[in-house]
Amino acid sequence: MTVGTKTKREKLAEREDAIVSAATEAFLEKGMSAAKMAEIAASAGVAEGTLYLYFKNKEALFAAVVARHWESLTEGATAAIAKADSPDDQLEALARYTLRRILADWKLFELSFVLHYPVKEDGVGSDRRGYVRIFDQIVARGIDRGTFAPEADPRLVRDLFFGTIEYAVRSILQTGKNPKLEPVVIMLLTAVRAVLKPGQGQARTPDHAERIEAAVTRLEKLAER
Amino acid sequence: MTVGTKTKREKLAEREDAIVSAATEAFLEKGMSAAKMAEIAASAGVAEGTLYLYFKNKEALFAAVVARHWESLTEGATAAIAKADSPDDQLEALARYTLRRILADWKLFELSFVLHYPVKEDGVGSDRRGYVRIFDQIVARGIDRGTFAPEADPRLVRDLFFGTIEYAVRSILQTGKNPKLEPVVIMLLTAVRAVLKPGQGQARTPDHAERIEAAVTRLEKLAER
DNA sequence: CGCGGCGAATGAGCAACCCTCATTATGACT
DNA sequence: AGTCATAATGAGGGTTGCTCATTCGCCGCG
Repeated sequence: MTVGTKTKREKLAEREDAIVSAATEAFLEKGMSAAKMAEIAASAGVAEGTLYLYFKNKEALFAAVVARHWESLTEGATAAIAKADSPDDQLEALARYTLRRILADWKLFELSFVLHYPVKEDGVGSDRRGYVRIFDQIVARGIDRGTFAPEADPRLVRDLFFGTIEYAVRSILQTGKNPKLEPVVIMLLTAVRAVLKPGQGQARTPDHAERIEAAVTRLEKLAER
Repeated sequence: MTVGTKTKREKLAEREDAIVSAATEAFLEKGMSAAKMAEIAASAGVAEGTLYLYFKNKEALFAAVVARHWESLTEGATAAIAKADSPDDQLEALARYTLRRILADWKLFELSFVLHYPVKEDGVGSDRRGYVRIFDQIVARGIDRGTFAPEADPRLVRDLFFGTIEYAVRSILQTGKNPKLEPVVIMLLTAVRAVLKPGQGQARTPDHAERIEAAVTRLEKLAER
């Protein structure tokens, strides 16, 4: 095999890539159910049956499209936070990047929920794994450094972080206005810091009312049984 | 028309209800694409063609299922916050209710995103409208009363609120553990308050009396039963 | 009581589409 | 050139959403 010639492996990979690309386009334009396998095949320059050599069925092809998107997202985010140094700055960079990126590729992002059927560990949702890990690492580092409170549960804060971003993007797209990301970033960071740094800045001296309420809540639970 | 006899209108409404109920069951069990119109028809006790007299197509039927779910959610939330008095407590009640309810009906909730295709004002997403309005009203009242800072943008905080809840539920379901809602509520309220009461530190003193009174009132109500 | 009229309901049939599989093409290695 | 394993093909099968000509059920009127 000479240089310039494609090996068998490369050819197969190339083909798979062409299929996924064609599928991405089709799914973006028409959505999961309206996109036709015949069209995708034609657009990728292969026969319909060939699709099924690379992907078990339409759903698997769809999953591949979504997976590729998440990989790209994870890659970009890793690069985006590399410039920042402190966990605080990294969090901000991640917020900004995620917001911008999800806004840009919203349709693709939304598609990734269509599959979402079985809430399984290794299901489609596992595509996010890599992305979410970035956040977890930042928080872990912050706790190590003493920037964040060690009693903070990273998984909870993670939900705050990504949930807010997704919903904010949805809102932005619905109002249709020119997107204003900065207010979202500011609010998000305010919220995240309030949770990650309790007792700081907000100087939360033990709050009498909170403690009494908590006591009452305990009583209420007791009474319910 | 006598009592006990069904009028024509009532019969039609009843039939529509039966169809939607059958459809809900089918969609829950099998998902949007795997659920078959023939099954739904049989389960509802009508012919297949009849479905199309009530709903234009499968998607419209699906949308009706989702809409009904959101109506029920909105109803329940309205009742849940009615007991609370201060905006702070209402927010807490809404958080707790939403969390519990979405957790309970997660499949149905998730289904409501399958449709989500066109990000339109009047699309399927408009089902949430009523629900979201509840939140907005609470915040508006809080701003009126001076409990919340007037410069807060309710729409942003809304995304924080519901986004966090949805993602938290997703996490809870993925870990599969016994659901611990309380930590989520606490974090959520911490975050929301940090945003709604900027720079307020612990100067929440004026609130203490009110909150203690409310807590005691709850106990009193409890004791009455 | 019979009858005509009208909206509601039916279900066989059509068209669309995913997927299979028997057949053919490809190209690496003797 | 011949052989063989692997990749690719696309016509056909089976399923399913949806339509439409037909039938049903109810009501008022003569």
